[in-house]
Amino acid sequence: MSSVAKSANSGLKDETSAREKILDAAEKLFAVKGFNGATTREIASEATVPLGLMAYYFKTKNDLYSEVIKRRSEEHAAFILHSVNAVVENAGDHPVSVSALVRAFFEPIVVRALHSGPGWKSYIHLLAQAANTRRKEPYVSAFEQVYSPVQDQFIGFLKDRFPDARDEDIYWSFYFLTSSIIHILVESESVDRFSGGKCKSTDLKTIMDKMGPFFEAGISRLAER
Amino acid sequence: MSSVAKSANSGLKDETSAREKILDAAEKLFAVKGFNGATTREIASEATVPLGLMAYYFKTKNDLYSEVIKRRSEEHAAFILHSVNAVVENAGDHPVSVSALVRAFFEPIVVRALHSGPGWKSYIHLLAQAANTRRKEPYVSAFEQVYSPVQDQFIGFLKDRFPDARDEDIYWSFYFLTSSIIHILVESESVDRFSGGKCKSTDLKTIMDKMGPFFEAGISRLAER
DNA sequence: GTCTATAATGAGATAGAC
DNA sequence: GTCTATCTCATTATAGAC
Repeated sequence: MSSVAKSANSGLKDETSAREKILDAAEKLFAVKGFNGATTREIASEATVPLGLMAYYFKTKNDLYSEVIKRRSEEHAAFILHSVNAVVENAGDHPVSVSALVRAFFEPIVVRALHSGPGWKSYIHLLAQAANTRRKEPYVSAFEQVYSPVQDQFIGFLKDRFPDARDEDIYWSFYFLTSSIIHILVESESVDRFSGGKCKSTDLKTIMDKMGPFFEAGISRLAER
Repeated sequence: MSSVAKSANSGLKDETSAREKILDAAEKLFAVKGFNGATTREIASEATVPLGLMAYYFKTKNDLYSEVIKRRSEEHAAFILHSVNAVVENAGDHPVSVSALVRAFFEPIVVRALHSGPGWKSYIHLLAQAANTRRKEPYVSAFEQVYSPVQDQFIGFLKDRFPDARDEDIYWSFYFLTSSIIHILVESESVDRFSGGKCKSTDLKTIMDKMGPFFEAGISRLAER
């Protein structure tokens, strides 16, 4: 046994700490029902911990929400930065592929959604919820802080790629890209309906493949006029 | 006094009927706070009617929500159909402009948001909320019924325009377009931030101008390979 | 650290006078 | 049709035993 164990419990097989269980349950229920729709009782029940523990670990519901966000957002933002930077570095002196850039921006969260358990899927929903909330709810600003540098860097690369484009056209293009991504991440199933089942909103791998060329074309159109 | 008055009150200057006042207030508060976040008490207060009237006109909160949706969705859907059809008819034998088609799809609600009072702005938010809700909440299906024919017709025109494209590529393209529109309509202010104020999420007129060419290019790229 | 019991509040919905 | 008063229940948060 490790001599640096943080608590008597650490490292045990199935015994996730109560705190983590609450975070997992909250993540899931906030994602499905929204901040107001999910109740602390439900969360405690889903986590199979007594209600009283909620206040012990997280003073209020708002605090709990913030902790849920923090758990994922830093990792996600860092990976986008890494992924996008890799594309630019690989390009060397050649013009960077916009399609690859778009993909690098989208891929980190897709990979997690597909391969890292259900938690990341839930987090994606929280991200989309916050993005579609105009009013400053308690939580929205928590996201902004983390993702702003990522957005700014991506925009910088677009400007480098299209040095003759007007800044505004770069901004609008990026706006169209991110707004599309946001909605796609919630897997609203609209595409399942109007495609008669031929396209599935859960098929993020295909979406990634189509998205690169699609938005490359759009950005190029606005930037190269 | 008119002999065909429906009630003693009808036609008076400032006296909007209590029912309408409730609908207006509900539309506004549901938009800002979501279905769960807005309370019937707040709504009654905003409408300056006593709480008891809520149940008199709308049995339950769910019913109230449905009525709020119905009030706008039919008009909106009908106008999109009309607008898109006009583009196709004007094209005659020439290939229809995809840019114009995209614009015709987006324009009806933008026009209303800009020129028809705050109610339509609120409705837009409800639309976006529902679009970003995966779980079948009480209300989501109310939208689907109304907008499905509109989507199907638009997709039909895209297929006519790109007869050699694979159906899937048309569906993905339309998915990218609608997902972007949805998020843009909520005016999340993200673009205001990352553009340093040069682009405004409320500038729907410019967005419309940029969106046509942008998505025309994207759709063409996927459809013409 | 964990859990039970409960306080304090706010919610949707209703009853019934006017 | 309009309004007041209230029922009933679910909610967040807390107090305090173990």
